Amino acid sequence: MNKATIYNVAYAANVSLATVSRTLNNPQKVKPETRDRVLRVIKDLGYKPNAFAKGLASKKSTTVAVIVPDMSRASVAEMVNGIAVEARKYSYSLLLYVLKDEKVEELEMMKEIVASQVDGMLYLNDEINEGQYAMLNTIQEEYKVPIVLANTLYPYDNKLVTVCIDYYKAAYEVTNRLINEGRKHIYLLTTSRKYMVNDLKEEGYLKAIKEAHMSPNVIRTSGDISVNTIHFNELFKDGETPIDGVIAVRDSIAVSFINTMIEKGKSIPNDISVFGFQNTKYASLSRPKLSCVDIPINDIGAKAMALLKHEIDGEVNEVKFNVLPHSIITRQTSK
Amino acid sequence: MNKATIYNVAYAANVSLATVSRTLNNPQKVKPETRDRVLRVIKDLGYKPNAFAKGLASKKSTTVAVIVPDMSRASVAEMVNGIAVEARKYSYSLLLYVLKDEKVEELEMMKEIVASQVDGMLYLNDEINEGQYAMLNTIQEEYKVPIVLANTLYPYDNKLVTVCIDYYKAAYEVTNRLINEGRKHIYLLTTSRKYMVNDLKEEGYLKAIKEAHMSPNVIRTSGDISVNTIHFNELFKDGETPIDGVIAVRDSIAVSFINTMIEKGKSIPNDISVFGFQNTKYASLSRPKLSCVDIPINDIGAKAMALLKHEIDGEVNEVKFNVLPHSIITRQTSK
DNA sequence: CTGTTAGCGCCTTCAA
DNA sequence: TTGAAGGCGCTAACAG
Repeated sequence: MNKATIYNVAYAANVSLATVSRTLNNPQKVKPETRDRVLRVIKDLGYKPNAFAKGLASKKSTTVAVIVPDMSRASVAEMVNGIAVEARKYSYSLLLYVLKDEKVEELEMMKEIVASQVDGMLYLNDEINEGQYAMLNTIQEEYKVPIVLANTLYPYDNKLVTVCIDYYKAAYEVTNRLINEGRKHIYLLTTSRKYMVNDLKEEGYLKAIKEAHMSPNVIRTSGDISVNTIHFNELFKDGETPIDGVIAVRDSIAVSFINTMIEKGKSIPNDISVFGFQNTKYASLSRPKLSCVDIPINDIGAKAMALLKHEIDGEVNEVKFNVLPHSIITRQTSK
Repeated sequence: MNKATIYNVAYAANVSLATVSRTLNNPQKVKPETRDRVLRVIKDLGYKPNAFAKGLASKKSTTVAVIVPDMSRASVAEMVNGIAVEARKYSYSLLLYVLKDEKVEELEMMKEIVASQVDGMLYLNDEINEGQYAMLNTIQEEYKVPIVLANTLYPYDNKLVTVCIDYYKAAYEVTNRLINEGRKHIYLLTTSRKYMVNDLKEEGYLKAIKEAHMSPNVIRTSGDISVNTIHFNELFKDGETPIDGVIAVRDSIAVSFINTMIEKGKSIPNDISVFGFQNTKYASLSRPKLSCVDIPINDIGAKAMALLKHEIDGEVNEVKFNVLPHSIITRQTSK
């Protein structure tokens, strides 16, 4: 039975409930002997403080909300892993909210989350527009609950603490890799749905292309494999379209493209050099193995959680934009 | 500000706080007129009940714990999606616990979870041994908190409600597919680490093999791509080992195997017919596309959540073992 | 160093 | 149909 309350412990240890509370929350304020005695009783009775009572009295929950668009995206899941490990360090619990298939207004949902008394929020979402950003900021100001954005960003403002990598730079670099390989017809495969991070990748790509006096080729397609496969098949139907370099905004899109082209008789990377973005398991499982930009997605999650903890503790993070280092991994789809 | 409490609402609506509480929890016990008035005030003030106070007073949290081994496994993430969508239907929140890299004893952790006052627990783990099963059962009995196992099972007892598919049967069926294709040297690629579900797959495989008077070939390898690739390379080094059929307990292992063999010059499915297990994105992204057993992983999550809700509501689920239907998907790696 | 005493915000009888 | 009152289990001053 979990019936053991602080009163039972107090009684059995022959102290007041205040002392029990202290040995748990401010041990240094309790005489070692009594502390040990109380601790023994706590163990004997298997006492665990009731989280509700504790939260109600202290106005703190040691719980943070993790808001994700869709758990089944590899990058999201991996980030959650990072968050979980870091959260454990501070004994924080995670309240998970999956936006997928959600019809409730996001603002309403955020308010609900606030009412659940979380100490802070982690917002993991590739896309964030002006309205959402403003909404999140309002929530943060109004309810005094710190919010940290992980692997997403809104480049036009910097009120919310953000952790991500420099997508613009990464795309710029990887495009230059292809240019330096001697590729002349470099394509960017991006999503038709708008994502801020993908827009940044596009800008980086365009910059490198422009600097090389080449002409840009941006293809917007679906993240759904079956859909984009059809799309690629149509676009490169004749096999005559000049194309010798590709950067995809996601590994899965890159792999899907590779499969399509190889089936059309192209050789990778001889005919076409391909780079993905993220370094997911898809990259290692493709044949040939995918070269890609490696994003420290686990670390992004951990860092975001660490910064949130910082804010919760009342220490302001002066630096709002936290950029983690990326790297480019050369495997078998590039030279 | 989220300062609006039930008192503010009561005052503004000119009723007692009891009435406010009722219009929220037992609307039918309140006269329509007052109810509407209260509701309007609630909306005006943006009042949301404090979850702690509510939980403390009612001893219910409308929160369930979701315990996962590792978020980055595609099947786990997908199941969580299913759980989340179903949970929303009942307005339940999810408290997420990731066991990965956890050094705390599991029993201690479970007790902590209980102390967090969840109404129930969802345990998603491929592996569960006798000790764990007994532990979970103890927790359930001792603390009266219902537990449901999702996509895992302990076949020697049936005290805990369980949702999964019939792995034994699925493996049996898929092995027979290969036998009917005329394959003579059929291998099972399974994990070296012990998983109950994989043991069942192995049994199903062995049964079919025995019935066909063939000799079994079970290879135990790592789930890690780089490791099992090396392993496969060694095992089939000469390319002479007779092998013309393969069943892998995970899609990723199947894809890794396919890549290795194709690089050795084998033709899939002409030389070797391959089946995976799960139907993850890996299956669609492999070349050729992987044939596999489709497991309704999303549904398993949803069903588990639904059953848990049932138990929380005090209704006993008479059927402890809930088997969801699987199917076999023929793509390009089999005939 | 320890005990006493108010609450925290809400639910739930019990009366009215 | 509504209100009054007593907790739920714990924290945090304030005394002692």
